[in-house]
Amino acid sequence: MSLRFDPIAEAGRNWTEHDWSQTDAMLAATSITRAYQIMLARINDALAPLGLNFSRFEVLTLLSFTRAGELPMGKIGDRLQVHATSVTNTVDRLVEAGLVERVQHPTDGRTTLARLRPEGHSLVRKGQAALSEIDFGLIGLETSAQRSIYNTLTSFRQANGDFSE
Amino acid sequence: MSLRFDPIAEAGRNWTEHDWSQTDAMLAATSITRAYQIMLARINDALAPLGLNFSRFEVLTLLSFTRAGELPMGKIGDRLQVHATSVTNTVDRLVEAGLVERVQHPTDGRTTLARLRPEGHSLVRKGQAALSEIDFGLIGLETSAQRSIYNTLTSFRQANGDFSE
DNA sequence: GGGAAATAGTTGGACGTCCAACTATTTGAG
DNA sequence: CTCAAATAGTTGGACGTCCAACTATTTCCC
Repeated sequence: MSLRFDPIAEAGRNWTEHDWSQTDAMLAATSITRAYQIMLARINDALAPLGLNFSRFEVLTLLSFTRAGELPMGKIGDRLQVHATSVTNTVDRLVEAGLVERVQHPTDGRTTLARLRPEGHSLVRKGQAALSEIDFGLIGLETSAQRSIYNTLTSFRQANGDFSE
Repeated sequence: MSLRFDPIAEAGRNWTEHDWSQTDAMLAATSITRAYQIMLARINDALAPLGLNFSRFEVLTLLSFTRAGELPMGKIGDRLQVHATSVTNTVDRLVEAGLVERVQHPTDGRTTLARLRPEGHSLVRKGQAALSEIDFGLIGLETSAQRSIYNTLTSFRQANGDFSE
């Protein structure tokens, strides 16, 4: 299944050979893409026995960190930085699974709250344990490397307007 | 649109506060996810005027690096590390766009070759130029940081069996 | 206080990726 | 030589994400 050589390194050699520029950026972009795929697959494999995937786990976690265990749909999207439609979809699944319920906002008729149900609260702990066990899909990365990646990518995100501080 | 604080850093604070483990891995995983989304969106924006996206560009590039400008479908999947069905889908689009053609393998009746047409050959250069101009979506990352990420993620990929060398 | 503009959320459609199942061809063990 | 197993590719279905368009509600400004 896996190649006996690194196809990304091979692409780098071809890139250089053809005098194409920005080889470093190409290699970084390709590595990030592939590492992301590997990491996400491992995370989803670990969550699958719980009936969760990474998106659903993130929503549950976010809700579990709030005082009342509830948040407007829009705020969920802001925090997780995904589109409103993705939140709608994810919350649909969580509602189907009985982990979350939709509640009308007490004062603003436009707003819908997603509220954690007790089932969701207990499942989020299991998910957290499952992901800790596999190091969030990052087994093979030293803690120092994890920190280094976090720091580097945080400045990248900030430079790209992901947040202002 | 963008928050005035970093939601990932905020998640890290919550994580620590609740005594959940593997905070470093969580932060790295979340950063990789978000950085990947930003990078991919920039890449696809740059390629959209050419009628391409990153997957299609990768296939064209790979073909352009071969002697005959052709490769079996399966080899494309191996090199780009995507499933056979994704290759079928991507090549379908490239054929529709007149950039690639499907050809029977001369000796093995099972195999289909994707062959670059002249239109594809000229477009791949434009795509390469477009992506170089935006640093493969990685503007905001120094070259040294790009190299560091590449090196770190390459060892991660190897540790996860992405290739053996 | 009335109506345009902004905000919140959902729906439907497109796309890309994955999986399972399928067809067709080739390989290889006996 | 033959037939089961392996290989190559496609199809159909599920899922997640995105966008454009839409409904409903609230805000704001004159």
